[in-house]
Amino acid sequence: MPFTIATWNINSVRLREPIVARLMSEEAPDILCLQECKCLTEQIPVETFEALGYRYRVARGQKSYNGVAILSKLPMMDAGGHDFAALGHARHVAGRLENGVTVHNFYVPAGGDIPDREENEKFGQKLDFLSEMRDHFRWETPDRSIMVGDLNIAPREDDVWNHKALLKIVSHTPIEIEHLSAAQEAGKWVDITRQDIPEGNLYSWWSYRAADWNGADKGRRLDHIWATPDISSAAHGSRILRDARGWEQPSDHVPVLATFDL
DNA sequence: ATGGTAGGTCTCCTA
Repeated sequence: MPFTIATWNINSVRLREPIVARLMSEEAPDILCLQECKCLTEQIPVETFEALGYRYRVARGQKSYNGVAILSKLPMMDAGGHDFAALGHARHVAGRLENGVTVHNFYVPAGGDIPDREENEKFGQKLDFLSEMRDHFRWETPDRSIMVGDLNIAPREDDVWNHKALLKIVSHTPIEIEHLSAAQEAGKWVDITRQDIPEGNLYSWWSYRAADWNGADKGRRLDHIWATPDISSAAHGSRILRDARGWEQPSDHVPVLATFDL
């Protein structure tokens, strides 16, 4: 049975309840993974989402910061959440579908502005978080699994608007990309978005600070959908909803979608 | 090289 999964850093699920509902109405992904909900679990406006058919959810919330949720039209069980790097942050939650597929939803730390763990504690925490992701997937090789989220790293040269200009900018430094690759290789994860769209520049985030995000187009692909090899060949039809960056009171991230025939 | 915007909260932190 084919199903579509979407991931979206929503930057306050309460403020952006109307555009979450818009995505649910217009695109109707079977599963919607949100990051940066920025509220306690019980403050997520679930009534609106339930009325649109999203009756199942697993979430890890936190006051003001972080927070991840998986909203699903398909029955889904809570498959846990892990505090990677022991930060005490709500940055991971997992759900299991009736077809045995496990869905991981991650919000990797942004890492601050200075790409040096001596000068900037947050950068070290980001690298440590990625190392623990690697260890987690090395310890138990995942199968029939999909991993999505705001990974806060644009790994490829064509995942940023200017590769050379961003080499020392957090989100595109070689050491971050090495750490992300190690986590990807440990789980044998396939980058589904790039499997479907192998060529050309792709972005899922444009800064709020740009005067003209669309015209300048200084984007980065920070949001990802990965899958294990046993189901990666079932994936097709990946899309990045660039238009959502222009919706009313937008997030700085846009939804990334993929369909799986399983 | 710099500063630009946004959200949550309670005076500034994080992105």
